[in-house]
Amino acid sequence: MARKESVTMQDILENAFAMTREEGFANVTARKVAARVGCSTQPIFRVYKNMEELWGEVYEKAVLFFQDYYDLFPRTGTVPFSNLGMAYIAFAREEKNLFRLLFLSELPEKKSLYEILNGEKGNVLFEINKASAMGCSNPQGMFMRMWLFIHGAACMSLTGDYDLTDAETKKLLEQEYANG
Amino acid sequence: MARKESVTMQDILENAFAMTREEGFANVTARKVAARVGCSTQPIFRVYKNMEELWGEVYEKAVLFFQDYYDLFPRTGTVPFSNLGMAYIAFAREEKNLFRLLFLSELPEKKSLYEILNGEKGNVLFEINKASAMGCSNPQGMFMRMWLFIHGAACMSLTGDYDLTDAETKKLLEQEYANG
DNA sequence: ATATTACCGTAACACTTGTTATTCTAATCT
DNA sequence: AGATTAGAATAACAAGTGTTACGGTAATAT
Repeated sequence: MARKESVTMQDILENAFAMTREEGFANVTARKVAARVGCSTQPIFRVYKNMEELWGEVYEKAVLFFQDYYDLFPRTGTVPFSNLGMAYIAFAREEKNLFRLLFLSELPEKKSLYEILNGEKGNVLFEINKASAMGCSNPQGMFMRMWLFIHGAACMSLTGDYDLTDAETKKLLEQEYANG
Repeated sequence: MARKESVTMQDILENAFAMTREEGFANVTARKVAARVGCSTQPIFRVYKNMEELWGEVYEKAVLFFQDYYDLFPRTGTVPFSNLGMAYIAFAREEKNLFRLLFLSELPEKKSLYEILNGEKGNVLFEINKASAMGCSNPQGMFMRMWLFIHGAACMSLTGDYDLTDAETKKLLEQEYANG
C-alpha cells in the first residue's frame, strides 16, 4: 500500500547533532544535513515541521549528552563541586561547539545553567548537601563562588586564552574550596 | 573636476560599530549598514576593499572602546585586580554584544584576552605590581585565580544566569582576594 | 500482477548574503 | 556655461538560506 521510509528521524537527528559537535550549531542547515545523511532536503521536512523544530531537538540532545558526559566522568575530585567542575571544564575543552550552544547561546528555548547542571538527578543539590555534611557553613554561597570560578575556566578554554589539564583543574578547585 | 564625497569612512565605521553594540556583530551586513547610513552599498566598497576589512576595523574600534571604558570606570576597588574586574564585569553586563565580540568570538584576527586587558598602558602589569607591593607572594598566580573568577562572572551575566551589581561585584572580589 | 499511496528527488520560489557592472549625478576646472 | 570625472544609486550575479510544489518510485494490499 505504501512505500517504506529510507531516511529515519534518527538518521536526521543524529547527523544534525554530530554536525553541531564537529562544525557548530550554525552549520546545521537543511541542505548540509541532507548532504551528510545522503538524501534530499525532503525527508527532513517530512519528519520535522521546520528547521526550528529540528534545532530544538538538537538542543535537547545536547542537554542529554552533557548530562551523560557528567555521569560517565571519572570521580577523582576530593572536595564538593570538584567533580562537577572538572567535568564541566573538560566538556568545554573537548566539546567546544556543544558548550557554546548549551551555556553561551541566546536561544529562546535555552535552559538556565542551573537547570542543565542539576538535571534529573539533582547533581548540584547533591554536591551542596555534601558540602553541608562536610561542615561548610554556607554551601549555597560556596557553590556560587566555586561556580563563577569553574565557569570562568571553562569559557577561557573556549577561546584558547587559558587551557587547563584535568590535573591542574583538580588542584585549582581543591585550593579554591579550601580558601572558602 | 570631480564630485565631493557625501558618505565618509567615519559615517560607515561609526554606524557599523553602533550596530555591533546594539544588534550584534552578525548583523553588520553591507545592506544593513548602508540602510542605517542612508546610502546604497556602493560607498562602503569605495572606502573598504570588502566587508572583511570593515569588520576588522569594527573589531579594532571595539578594542579601543573597551580600553576607554576601563580608563573612565570609577576606581572604587580596594584590592589589586578589583578595579579591572569590576570594569570587566560591568562591561559584560552593559555591552553584551561588544563583550561577545572581544572575549568570546573566534575571529582569526582576535587578540588574546591578556593583550586587550593589558593594553598600551600595562593595566594588568600595574595591578600585578600593586599586589606585589601589598605583600602578595605570588602575584601572577593571584591574577590568574582572580581572573578565572572575574571572567566567570562576566560570562555568566551574558546569558542572564547570574547578574551582579557593581556593589556585589566589589564585595565578591575583595573576599576573593583576601582568600588567596 | 496490479493498483494504491507514502516517500523522496528535482526543481523552484522568495529571501538574504557579498560583490560588481552600469548608469546617472553633481562638483569642479576650464 | 560646459566638459570632465569621481561618487553614488540601481540593478544584477552568484551563492546561500528555509520552504514548498510536483512528479517519479517503490513497497504493500488486493
